[in-house]
Amino acid sequence: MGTPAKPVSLRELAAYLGLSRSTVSLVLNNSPVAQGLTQETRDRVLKAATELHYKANYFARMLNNKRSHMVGILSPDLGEGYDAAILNGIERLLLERDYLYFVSSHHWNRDLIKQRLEVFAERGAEGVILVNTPAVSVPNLPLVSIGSLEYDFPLTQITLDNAHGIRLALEHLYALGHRRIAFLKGHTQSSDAESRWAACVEAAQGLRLRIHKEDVVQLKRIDDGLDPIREGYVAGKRLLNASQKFTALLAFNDMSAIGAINAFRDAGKQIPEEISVVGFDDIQAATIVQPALTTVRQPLIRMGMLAATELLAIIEDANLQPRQISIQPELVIRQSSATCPRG
Amino acid sequence: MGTPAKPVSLRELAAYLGLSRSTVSLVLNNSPVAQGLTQETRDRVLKAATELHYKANYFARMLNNKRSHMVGILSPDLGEGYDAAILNGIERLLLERDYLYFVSSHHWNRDLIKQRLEVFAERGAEGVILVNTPAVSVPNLPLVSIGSLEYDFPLTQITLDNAHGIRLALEHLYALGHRRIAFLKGHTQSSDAESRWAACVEAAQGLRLRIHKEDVVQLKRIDDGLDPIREGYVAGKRLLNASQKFTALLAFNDMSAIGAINAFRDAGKQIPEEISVVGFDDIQAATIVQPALTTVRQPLIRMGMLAATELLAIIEDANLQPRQISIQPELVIRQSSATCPRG
DNA sequence: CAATTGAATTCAACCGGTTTTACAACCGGT
DNA sequence: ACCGGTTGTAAAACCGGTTGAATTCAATTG
Repeated sequence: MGTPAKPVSLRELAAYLGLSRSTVSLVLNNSPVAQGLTQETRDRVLKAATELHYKANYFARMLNNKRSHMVGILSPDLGEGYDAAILNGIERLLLERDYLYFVSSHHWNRDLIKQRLEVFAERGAEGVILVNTPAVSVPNLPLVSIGSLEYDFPLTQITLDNAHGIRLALEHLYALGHRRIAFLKGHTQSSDAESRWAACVEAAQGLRLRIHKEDVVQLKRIDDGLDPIREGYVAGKRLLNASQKFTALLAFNDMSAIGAINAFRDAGKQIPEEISVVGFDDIQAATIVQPALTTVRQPLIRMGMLAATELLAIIEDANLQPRQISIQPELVIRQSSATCPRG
Repeated sequence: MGTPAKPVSLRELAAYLGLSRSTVSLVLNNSPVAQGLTQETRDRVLKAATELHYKANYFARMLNNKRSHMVGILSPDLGEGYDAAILNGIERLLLERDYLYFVSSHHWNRDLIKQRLEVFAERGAEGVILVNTPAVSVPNLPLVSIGSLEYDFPLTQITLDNAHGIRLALEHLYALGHRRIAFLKGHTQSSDAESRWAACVEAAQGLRLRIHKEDVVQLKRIDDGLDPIREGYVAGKRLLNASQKFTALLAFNDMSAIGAINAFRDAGKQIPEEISVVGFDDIQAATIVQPALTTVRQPLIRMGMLAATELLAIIEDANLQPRQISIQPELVIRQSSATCPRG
């Protein structure tokens, strides 16, 4: 069963109908010109097309620069919950709107990013969503970004309001009585590192909290960044070595928070009784770790859907102005934060 | 800066060189015919091509049924660590071999699977990797599967040796003194459910262990299967209600194991002191949960790479015979399993 | 010196559609 | 009988390449 035959071409369909290729094409594309045809002819064409399972060849159609219904997605990694969740959101919307997409992860390799963008364009992508991906502009290829990176050309950006998220987290810890709070800064490559750190400084100022230099540690990329938990673990250790005075930790993200929790536990500290820990992102692992992680939730699926929506809007209306869209995170309070032991 | 211009065509390049389109095309494709051309001409063409940034139009080229260097990937979900890890492996290999890929997740929707396969084919995918995805054959589209689903047509399959994995897990528990072992069966939709369960029965027989009916619970899909941990939690609760006699649990996978651990803990049971729990898959969360999960490791990245390798081999040599490739899992012993309290 | 050969390149058809323009046939009006 | 205006369909050019057959021109040969 099943015909191994190759699909019928327009030529064959036309021959079968005893009509010219043009006539058939016009009808099938519902062209205004086809309005001048007999109703009967049109019906015959439509009927035969479905009967013979005619499908216009995608590539032939693309030659006359038609719409490809195709976008690209670039992301640093697949596999951490973060990117997967965003991808999920993007995909959900694209499916709805009948778009297909390429994905590629670049592991922070600039050349690869550039190359992929070109390949995407060459293969007919009508636009690209950059997930935490630095990039330069490409002619005739609309871009939409997710994340806090800065670009030296205008594009629509979906950014999380990091300042707001950090403020929520810090105010939460403050309300619990914590006055000496440690911080885990993101690595310099990470798009949100700078913005979140700035927010920390500002929010601390607002609360009249002093940030002690020995309470701040920057994450260090370990073997290609494949193990962010371990990065957090190492940073947690360093923190304990440098200072024992803090009663709470605001980590750069959930992964590093989890690592730090492990480090603290290994050092005999009780979480949250002795040290409260707050993460950022709310990835799935945040609910799995013990104690479950208090964290700032990024609505990743929504952000993905929003990015896709924006990209399609730009694709459909080329002279739409780029805009900045800020997403408000929310604080999810779980078990890793508690009142200050010295409170 | 940056030319907003559209790319140069072969026609333009030929005109610039004062040569015919054919000559230029022959040279650029390194056709054997081009060997008959002057070295000088060939050099001129090559030089001009790079200078003018000439790139053959992808769609035009595809029209003459050339290779698309494109494959599709179908997977139930993105976002659980499982699929992401496989995707990672696939991507790693495809990048190496200079292939691009479409992804689509189908959430077990049969119609969507069929539709996506057709769309992939239509868009020039040279093959598709099915990750735990049931499917019917599509004319002229090589398929390779990962997982234990059965297909009613021949195709190359990468399957985990579930029997071996289950045996390892069960023997481990047996060696720890456990004689009354509970089981979490996967839902019927899941490709590995049947095969793993059969392996459980067989392995138990081999060890002369009796499986008590009340010690077996089947996972139930909850709200579209988006929360497999919760599914495990519910199943764990049901298990405790039905039976209190088991001292160990062999779960269908890590997610359900984590859920069950939570259920047991909520019921006041100590893990692993009172109940040992063993999972299956070794996803990232297995290292995060407390206690860290003893589990059967699927070498997911390797399986992804292997599937891609096989698919490309078939693509490159159409009359390669489909084959069955069985991957051996290994047991990863962590903290969730311990000697039997009644031992 | 015409004919043969061979090297270097070009012609022209084709891939499978889309779209602009052309063309018969028919109509009524004068 | 002649003209202008539909109406229904087809021819032809085009999108941007690829490729087998054909051409040109010069050097070699009978």
